Amino acid sequence: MSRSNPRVLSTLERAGGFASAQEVYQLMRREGQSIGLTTVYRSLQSLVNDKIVDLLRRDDGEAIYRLCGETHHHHLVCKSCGETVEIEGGAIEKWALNVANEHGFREVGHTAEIFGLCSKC
Amino acid sequence: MSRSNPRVLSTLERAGGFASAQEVYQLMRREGQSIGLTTVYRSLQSLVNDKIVDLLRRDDGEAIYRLCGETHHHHLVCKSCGETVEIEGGAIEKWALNVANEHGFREVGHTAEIFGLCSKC
DNA sequence: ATGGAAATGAAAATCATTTTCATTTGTGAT
DNA sequence: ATCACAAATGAAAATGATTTTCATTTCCAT
Repeated sequence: MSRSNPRVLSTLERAGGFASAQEVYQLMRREGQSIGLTTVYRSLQSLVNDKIVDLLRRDDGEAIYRLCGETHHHHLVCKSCGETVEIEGGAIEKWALNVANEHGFREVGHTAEIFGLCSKC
Repeated sequence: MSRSNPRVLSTLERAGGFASAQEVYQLMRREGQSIGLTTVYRSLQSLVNDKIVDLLRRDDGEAIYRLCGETHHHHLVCKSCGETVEIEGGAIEKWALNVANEHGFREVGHTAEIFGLCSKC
């Protein structure tokens, strides 16, 4: 078993709390840090296991990792430049819970992301 | 541009309306049909473009294709057995559009899926 | 210092998906 | 039937994310 390398978490935070493994790796490399891609993957996996970060998927299936803070939120992402806005999802939480309850589902989670072109693109 | 090979759609239907590209290909091959993997992928893509099937993702990121009805909808998926319920998402559509507009985003799309344990699991 | 466990990372392996490209098939005009 | 050309096909190679392998290095506890 391997533990998470703390620099990986720190970099994910610095990246806005939202990035793919490849992006975290590139960022660390550009900053001159010495780290291997394997370690980045292992650290992110470990953070997911420890429920410190969430794992979700881009449209193309690539895994993206985001810090899960105290408040649950969603993202509005620009398809072109990648700009990301965090948004509150109170309405969605209720919707998800209601729908799940209606169908007898327990231990409910959900994903919801909005994509579009931002005003600059 | 290539059109969808009708045997691909027929196979997806026969598979319960829910399968990955690789699975559709394997199934056709086992049935003795002569078809290439490339054609399966192209056909499924084309069906997605034509909104005849939905594209969603397994936990591991693999694309799965699902026959869909006329109306835009979302899914409530059991984490354990994979049972899927189609749900209407009127509330979500409005939420996504509103949030996007507030931030000046155009050409808006969204994803929303609910996961949980169904009553049987 | 010493031995072993944990961490690391380069390189190879995996696997879904896409691209390339040469070939085949279908179709409409002559 | 024949010719010409567009669309469809699929084998093989390319791509790209992710995982595995494995030899090496780092850390501790003794």
